[in-house]
Amino acid sequence: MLSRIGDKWSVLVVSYLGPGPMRFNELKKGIGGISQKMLTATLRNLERDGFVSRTVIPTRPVSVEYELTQLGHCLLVPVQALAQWTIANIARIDAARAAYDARPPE
Amino acid sequence: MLSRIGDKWSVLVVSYLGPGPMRFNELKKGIGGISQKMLTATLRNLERDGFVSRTVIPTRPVSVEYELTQLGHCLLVPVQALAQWTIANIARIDAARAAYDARPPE
DNA sequence: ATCCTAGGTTACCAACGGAAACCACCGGAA
DNA sequence: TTCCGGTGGTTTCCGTTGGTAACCTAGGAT
Repeated sequence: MLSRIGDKWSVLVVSYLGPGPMRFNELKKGIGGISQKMLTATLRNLERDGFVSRTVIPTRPVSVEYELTQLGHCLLVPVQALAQWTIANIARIDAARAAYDARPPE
Repeated sequence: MLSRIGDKWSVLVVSYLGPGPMRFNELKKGIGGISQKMLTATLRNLERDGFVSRTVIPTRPVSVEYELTQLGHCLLVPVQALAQWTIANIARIDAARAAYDARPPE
């Protein structure tokens, strides 16, 4: 169960959808490191678990909008806490990592 | 960067180490679904990133104790928030999943 | 007719993770 | 002595996952 929530792409997608609905290619461009395949798979799973809703909009080239559901917004709270913690502590992690890598290889 | 924190085993290990130090096999038994290989790898990475400390205790069969560092305890806060959210909302996720799976295959 | 864009799906392949075997150390039992 | 058990790992093999890139569908513009 934690495996779905602990999935790195899911966390990122939920974070990106926090401010408001986004289209498929917006997400893809915004997240940056994700492959199209994984983005579709991640969105399918998030939809299945009730975190996001998928809406097909009949524009000229059909566009698809993804949006957090109520449950998704609710999940966003702890997820953003984690994301903000990470941002606030990257420097400390990098420092620890550098110290670890630089220590004598016993 | 989120990839290390978003890793499901890391989240679990940090949660288990929350209350206090644990030995290798205690962790393995407690977590339950983890392979020995992944537990060692996860602990190495957590140690490298400064979240846990590794202490070899010279008992009769040498035992190894893992403990959260100050940074690890700090990370524990948002991680536990996420874990508790999950526990509190498993039912809703399961319901959404059942509804998704049961819906007409269009 | 052909191309382009949006959103996917598929084929192929490299890398990751799990299971289980093996290893090193040490003390005690046979 | 030799064997066994219990620590904390490492290695080998193999199945699954994820990335890359090509292809697909449908509508509009050129």
